[in-house]
Amino acid sequence: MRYSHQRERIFRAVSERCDHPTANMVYEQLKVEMPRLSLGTVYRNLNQLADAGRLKKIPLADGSCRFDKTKESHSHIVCDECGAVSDVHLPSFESFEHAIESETGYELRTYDVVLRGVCKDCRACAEQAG
Amino acid sequence: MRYSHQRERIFRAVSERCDHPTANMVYEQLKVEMPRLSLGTVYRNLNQLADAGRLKKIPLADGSCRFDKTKESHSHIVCDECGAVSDVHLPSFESFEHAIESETGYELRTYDVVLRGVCKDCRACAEQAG
DNA sequence: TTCCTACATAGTAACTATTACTGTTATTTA
DNA sequence: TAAATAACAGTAATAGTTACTATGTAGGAA
Repeated sequence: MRYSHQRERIFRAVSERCDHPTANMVYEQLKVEMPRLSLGTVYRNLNQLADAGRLKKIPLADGSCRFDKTKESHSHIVCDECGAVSDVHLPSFESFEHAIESETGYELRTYDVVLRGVCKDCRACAEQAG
Repeated sequence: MRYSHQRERIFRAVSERCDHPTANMVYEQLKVEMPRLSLGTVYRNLNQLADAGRLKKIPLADGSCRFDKTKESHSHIVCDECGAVSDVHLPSFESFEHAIESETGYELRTYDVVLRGVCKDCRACAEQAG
């Protein structure tokens, strides 16, 4: 994986924000300073960075993907109202990994947990409205 | 929700098979006997049935969706090689629901857990090959 | 039983998120 | 510095799904 200015900026953009951006959000942010940047480049690099383990890819129920800086392992919770994505720490599955493997016959590689709910802001809105 | 022949057949098709079919798999199965069935009808009905709680919708990491009969609550494991989807029983999150809510400020509604690994068949293939 | 109306359908077009293709540009290494 | 090759921008294509429109059907009221 060879160096490129675009890749580095894309990596930094995701690392520096906390809202788990989509490819398009990264694109919108960067194209202000890099008008020739293309959306395909953003997708390609996000996936390469995820494959290389430098970023984490979070596929959501609606078919879109979010990207996150990799720090210690954690899961995500999505607001059903506004779509915000926040971090959440869950106990790991490691302790029942073996049980899962013998139940299913699968060799377990990884898992995605996406919780869904309503965030504080949206609950506040709902209360005011109703 | 009014009765329709199509809806009933779509429901039965999912209920009677164990491979967590996609909308398209249901469509392919039924159009043999119902040549005028349209894919849009399958999608619409699967989503309505899921909304009504008669089926469960399982959104996968690749952006596609699988549908499953609803029985007792369970999660799913997907084979990274062949895409097969199997059932798996996990301890529920109920016990830490409160902790999650206070950590995140979200009101928890539901969660999707999708495990990923390699199924027995694909591991057998890999062993033979390599 | 017949008529009415709302919901359902088939067929098609559109949409969203993403990936692939093509010719050009830039990084690396020799 | 020059050749090889990975990455780029721009565009076209794809997959999965949803929306639209005209026609058909379920199911209750007359």
